[in-house]
Amino acid sequence: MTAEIKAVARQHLARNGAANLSLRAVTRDMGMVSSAVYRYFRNRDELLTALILDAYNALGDAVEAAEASVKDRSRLRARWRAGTRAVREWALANPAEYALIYGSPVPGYAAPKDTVAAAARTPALLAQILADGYARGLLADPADRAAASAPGPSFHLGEAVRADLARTRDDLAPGMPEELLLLGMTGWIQMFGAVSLELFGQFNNVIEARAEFFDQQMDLMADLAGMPPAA
Amino acid sequence: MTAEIKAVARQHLARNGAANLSLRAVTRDMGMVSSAVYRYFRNRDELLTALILDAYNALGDAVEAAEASVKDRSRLRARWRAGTRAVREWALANPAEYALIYGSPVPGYAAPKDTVAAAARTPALLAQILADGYARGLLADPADRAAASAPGPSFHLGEAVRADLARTRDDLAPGMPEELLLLGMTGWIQMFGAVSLELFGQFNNVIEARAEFFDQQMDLMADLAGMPPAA
DNA sequence: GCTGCGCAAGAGCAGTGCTCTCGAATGTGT
DNA sequence: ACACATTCGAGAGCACTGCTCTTGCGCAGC
Repeated sequence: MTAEIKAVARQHLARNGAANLSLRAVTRDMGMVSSAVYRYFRNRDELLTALILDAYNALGDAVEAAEASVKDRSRLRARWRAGTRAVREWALANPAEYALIYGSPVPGYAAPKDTVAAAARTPALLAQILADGYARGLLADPADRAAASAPGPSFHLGEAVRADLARTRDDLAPGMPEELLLLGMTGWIQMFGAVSLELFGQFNNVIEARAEFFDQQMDLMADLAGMPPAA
Repeated sequence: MTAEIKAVARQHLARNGAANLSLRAVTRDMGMVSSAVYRYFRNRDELLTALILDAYNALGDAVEAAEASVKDRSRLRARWRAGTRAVREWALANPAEYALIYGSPVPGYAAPKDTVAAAARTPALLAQILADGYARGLLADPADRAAASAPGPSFHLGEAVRADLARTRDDLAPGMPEELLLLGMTGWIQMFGAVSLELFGQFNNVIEARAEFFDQQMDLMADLAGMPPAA
């Protein structure tokens, strides 16, 4: 029952956006009366929270499946590209749900615990690619690269940021250098920035070759992390 | 009169968010009756559009002022940092207005012409910093850097993206190499990605030293564009 | 003094989230 | 088999929303 409500709500979401999601309209579509929905969801926010959780998990599923489809696990760049592309493609296919999770939150809304775990799936996977590459010896420690003045950025990390990175590293991918995790976060930010700006209309009249542009940006992030060129 | 309505609406916006902005509540605060507001705005969307336009211009003003405060125009990195910091600080000071312009748009809403011009102010300024640096001989053509295998990314630009970049370059900063503009856009995306993720709660429990982290990311973008280190 | 006009007030319509009560169905224990 | 409890949807109703339409007040120009 709750599943059917959510399914109809998702259709309305895609058509009218989160702001205009009406419980009455949803129940009307199901041949029910509006008050019946309160048996299953305490209020509208609770329905939205359920949809948010589902959206995070749908995105996580799509990204993990795409990344896992790269059989040769040593092809880091292919894994990176598959994962990041999957994010963009899922977002384009489900713009309302993407907006729900990465758009402006309602003020006063606090995400429940289980949503943060679901939300972490996508960035965790990206970090995992880099951590795995490092463990396999395919990626150098960026700090060493900088010391050898090889191509790459220099790092002036403050202590507070280094502590944040260390804590996240221990959660996500123990053993990974902090600087490498930082470059992963840079790629994560770039990816969501690019998808959000595209989806929210900021690329209009500027970038038209959007898929190509996105791939180029993600390649640049792979360069930055020191991934070897694609075979 | 329209100015007073917008001012009260901005307060409500900050308190309740765009989704819950109520014309009746605004007019009630002004001691008016709800129907009176329709003399000044055709409907709620038109009020929101006016607020959006104001927000873009307020952000543009803040960023331009901050960047212009760097007197020595040859200090590219200082200009870059001042401009990008101003974006983040304006966003933190005006989260609801930031969400209004860079958050999820209402489906079916098409931005009027004058808003796109206002929206372009901030990215145009960032591009201007790079274009000016190139004109002053402080920034190399990234394609030349790559050819000389100096630190920096490699470029595999497709024709369609190159055409987009060329068109934007001619609009914004004639004479600038396309690859340099591309790096500027990378920084632009990174900046709005970082601000949006922070403001929309995705950094919770991950990055706590947010100002420092943001500066570090923006420095990394400056490195990428080949800006000389700060004095 | 009369006439327009700008402006706000008020009533009213259709829609919303949400609460409460009531009645019908569906088990469950004896 | 009967009485009970629980579950669930229906319906009415409250306070709120955006928006329209009509009415009437007050101030300018002729």
